[in-house]
Amino acid sequence: MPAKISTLATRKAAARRPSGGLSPLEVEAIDLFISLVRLLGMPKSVGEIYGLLFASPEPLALDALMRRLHMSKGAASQGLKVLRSFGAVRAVYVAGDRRDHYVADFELSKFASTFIKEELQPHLDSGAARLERMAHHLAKLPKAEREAARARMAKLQHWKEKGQAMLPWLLKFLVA
Amino acid sequence: MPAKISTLATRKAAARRPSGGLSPLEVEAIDLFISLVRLLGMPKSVGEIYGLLFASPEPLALDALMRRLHMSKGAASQGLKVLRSFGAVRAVYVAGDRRDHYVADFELSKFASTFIKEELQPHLDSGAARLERMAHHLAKLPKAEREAARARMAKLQHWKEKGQAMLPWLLKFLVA
DNA sequence: CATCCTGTTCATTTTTATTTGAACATAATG
DNA sequence: CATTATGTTCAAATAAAAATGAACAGGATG
Repeated sequence: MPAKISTLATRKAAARRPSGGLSPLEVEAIDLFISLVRLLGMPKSVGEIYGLLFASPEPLALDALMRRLHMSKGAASQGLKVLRSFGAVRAVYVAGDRRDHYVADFELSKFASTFIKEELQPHLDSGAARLERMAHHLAKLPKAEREAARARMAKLQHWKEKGQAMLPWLLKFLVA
Repeated sequence: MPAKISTLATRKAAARRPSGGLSPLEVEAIDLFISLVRLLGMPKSVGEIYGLLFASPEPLALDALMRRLHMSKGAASQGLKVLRSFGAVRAVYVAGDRRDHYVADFELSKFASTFIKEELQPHLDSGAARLERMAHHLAKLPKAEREAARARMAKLQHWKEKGQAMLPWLLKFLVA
């Protein structure tokens, strides 16, 4: 087995947490990203993993995440899967080590655009489909109620258009 | 007890759902708002209530919501509380009826600004506080790691500023 | 003022989301 | 090619969120 290649600094840093403890800086970063992913409706473990990778100067493998975050192998594997799928994290090659090592990708743009495309857009699309069905039901309504209902539907239509107009703009803002 | 005052149309509409069933239009509206509130991390019941009120031509009281949505009194009460707190719903007076009757407020602006102020802003604030703590920890880091850590922190700082810059704009966009 | 009507609160139950851990697949190693 | 290391998947366990319903508070009503 070839010797592990590492800098003096990273060896020292690793040696400082022999039993996988977290530095105060790492704890803060993890907390920060936990609240961010919760805001986006993702499991806490995803935030923990990204937070630790974000704070870590060296790439980390799955077993390091497990050990340092007290997390099962399954959770770490699934969390990494999500983060990969969003482009928030990527694997880097580490010479002489079979394991996959991950680093946090600092460019939020990919993350934001994937999130919008996969999470927000589908909602808007299904909303649009629903509006069409509603227009259809509307026609069959007794005319006493039809007018009031039509006014409400127009409101919904307006909101939908506003949402659709905002997404691309929001995306550009985040990416910039 | 004074006679209930109602229009011919609303009496007819009410008569059409004697056992509290929902029209197809109402079902679509409810589904739409369920997915919206879920997106914002709120319980489904909140979406059900708003959806039904949105679709309903007449104001509805708590017991009507319970009956038509098959929802417990507690859930209806709490859902209305949330909706009131966001300004998404308001009570209207109905002559000769002791119960509180609610209508959906169609102006999303209040809702959006309350949501941003109560849900998003606190996250940004706690994030800012965390950044300060992190800067403090940074100073105590051995200098071998300090530079890499500082670069990461600068990235976070940048994101925070971007987020803070976006909120007011987003708000204006939604309100317009 | 006793009773009824309406709505709120909160301990308990139910439902849903997340995590665990063991079984499995795959690939590297000797 | 047997063994070991690594990572994934998924059924079961656990934790978290939401709904229920009974107890309660307050106000109207007769």
